[in-house]
Amino acid sequence: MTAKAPQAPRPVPTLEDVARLAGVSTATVSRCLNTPDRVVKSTRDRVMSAVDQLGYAPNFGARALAAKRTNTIGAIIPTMENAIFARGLQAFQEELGLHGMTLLVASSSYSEDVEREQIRTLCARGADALLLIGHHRSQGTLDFLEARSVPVLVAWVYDPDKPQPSIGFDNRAAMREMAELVIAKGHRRIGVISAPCDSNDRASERVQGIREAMAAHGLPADAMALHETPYSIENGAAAFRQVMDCPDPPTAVMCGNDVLAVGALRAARQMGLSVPDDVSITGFDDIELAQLVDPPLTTVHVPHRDMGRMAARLLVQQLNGDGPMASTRLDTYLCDRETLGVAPRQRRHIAR
Amino acid sequence: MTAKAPQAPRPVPTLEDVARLAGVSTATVSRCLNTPDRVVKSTRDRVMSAVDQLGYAPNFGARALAAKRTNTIGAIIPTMENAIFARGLQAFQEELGLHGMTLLVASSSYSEDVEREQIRTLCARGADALLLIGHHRSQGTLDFLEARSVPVLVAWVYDPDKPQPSIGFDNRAAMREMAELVIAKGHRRIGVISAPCDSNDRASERVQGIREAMAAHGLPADAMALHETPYSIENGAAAFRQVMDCPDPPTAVMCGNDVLAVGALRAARQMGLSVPDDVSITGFDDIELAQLVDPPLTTVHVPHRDMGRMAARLLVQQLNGDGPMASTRLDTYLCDRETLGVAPRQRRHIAR
DNA sequence: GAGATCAGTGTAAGCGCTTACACGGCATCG
DNA sequence: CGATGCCGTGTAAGCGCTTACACTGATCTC
Repeated sequence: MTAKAPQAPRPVPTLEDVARLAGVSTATVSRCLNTPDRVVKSTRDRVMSAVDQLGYAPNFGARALAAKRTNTIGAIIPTMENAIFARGLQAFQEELGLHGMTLLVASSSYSEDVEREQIRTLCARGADALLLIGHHRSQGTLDFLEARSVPVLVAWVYDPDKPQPSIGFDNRAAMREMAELVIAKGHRRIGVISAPCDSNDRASERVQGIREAMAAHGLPADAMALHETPYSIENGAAAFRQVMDCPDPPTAVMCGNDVLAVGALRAARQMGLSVPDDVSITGFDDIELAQLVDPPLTTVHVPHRDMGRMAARLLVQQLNGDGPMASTRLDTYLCDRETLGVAPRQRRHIAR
Repeated sequence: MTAKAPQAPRPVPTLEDVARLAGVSTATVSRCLNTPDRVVKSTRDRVMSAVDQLGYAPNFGARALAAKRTNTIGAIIPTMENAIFARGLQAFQEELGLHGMTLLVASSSYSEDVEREQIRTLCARGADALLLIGHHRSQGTLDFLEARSVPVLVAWVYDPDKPQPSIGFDNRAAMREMAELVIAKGHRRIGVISAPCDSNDRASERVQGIREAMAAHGLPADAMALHETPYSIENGAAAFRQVMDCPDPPTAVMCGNDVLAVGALRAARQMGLSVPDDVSITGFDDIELAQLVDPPLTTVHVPHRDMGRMAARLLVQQLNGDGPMASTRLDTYLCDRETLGVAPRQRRHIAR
């Protein structure tokens, strides 16, 4: 019974439709939407009710085209799969929202090429600024960014020496601290499971941190058994089996992040190894999962939420013209839970 | 030493710049980008090298404005926080990518109002179609959608009777099946921890499924202790404590999803209850976490990836003009792992 | 060999919006 | 009371792109 045109392919309403219905010019409608206080209330009310009546929503593309600003910030993270970036991004988005900005997220699958494409896409979509993870990036990409002069903030790392501002933490120092603790517990042969280090500066810095700690304690470089594998629980489990499959297996396995560590933990259980009695395992990130596994994971806590929030603030400031962004360093700390124990007697050595 | 203008605020290159540099018209450049085979190779090469040289990326807004198509599909999910929607969305995105489409994601925080806003935003950004979760939606929103005549596909539910096409599974039947199993194991007092049921048809359907199973077995309605709380591990734990805090606590607690169930599991352990010996716990979704907790969670497996993939296909077909989308039903199945056991003797009753 | 056809390219009209500028009306001021 | 300024609004010029249409030669057809 509703009065409805049978096949009305009613085109989406435009500013002009609203203007006509409200009996004003398009300029006035535009002002009602963007700077309401420059329009007298009576007019504004008329316009707004026309907007509602028509179900009008401004065309974003047209708006961006005319205004040369989108109030949109793009972020490209390596992956959405595991929760590593979720919390930080969530906080980032929340803070952006507070300032009337929108977030556009893309993921690069840890691929440099995909990332370059995503950067182009986000720029094409008019992102006013970009949040990227890590510094590793081809010269071509950097040139592109510079050519378009898009403000870029690099997150999840802190390196004040790079030309681009960054917000994050010192991956190397954080992992070194963990390695110090591992060594202090008596471990001498250390397995390391990391994401592939080339094109991932966070991964390589973390491994480097372990190397430094070992060197500082006079441990030979070959006391470290390094396996690289993409972040996933499955991969972590597989890598753990490989790391342990040798005549003289490590007594502690340090993982480049919690996802790998949880995989290692699971593999250890399946192999009948007790953690931390037979082997110690450490993670990095302190994602929610770290507390849920049994035993709870010893890991490095990263202030993801703070990082996201501050990243948003830096970017917003920059866009408001408050000068360039300054690299900012956040602190991490060790979460010494239950997967790191003192090194077991070196049974095999004794048995020989 | 690099020859670089000192303060060159070089504006971003446009189609026209490319055309000028390549010595052709803007139409030709546009064609090179969109329909390369309609341009002779020699011209095309010239244009493409101009594109590279300038670091040109087409302005998406302008393109959408002129072409009236964005090759973008919008999706609004209730939350990105927990992994419930991640896997399905990932598959959705992958499949869309195969067809040259881009995904734009927004999250509504389970709020109807926020969702309405996000719908407007995505439409404004020119989404060619929308993927929404669940059918519950205000009339105003439905009107808006109809006014703009955006194709909408509803996911995570299956209900062929609704006007809008859906792809998903029968939440009620799936949960009923689980409840049947719980009852078959001898449980008579059943706790239920669900997300708030109003404005969440998946949650309410699942609860309804339990009711049906109980009724079918002659269990009185008050044998079910229902607690509603937003999805989170913490909330699941808190709700579990409440559900169990009564003179005659349930012997099984069925949770509306795995996140709540994991929380319940943790609370149970903290309370010194053994699962499933003292109390059984079930989940829903079969997210990765379900297998990681100890003991592994008995839950309902949902084919998230299939759902995402098929959703993308349906949408792409529709956009290619292959007729309207047909509601599609996917199957779920029980994952009877280790948190569901036979009902313990009803100690309190005996003790009385 | 004249006319039809077609491939490759250019011309130009918008797409829906913002905003500089112009304009009229009204309060303010010396 | 005329000059001044401001406020609320309208006019119209683009923003960067796509695409219908027009045009030009070359190729074909009979």
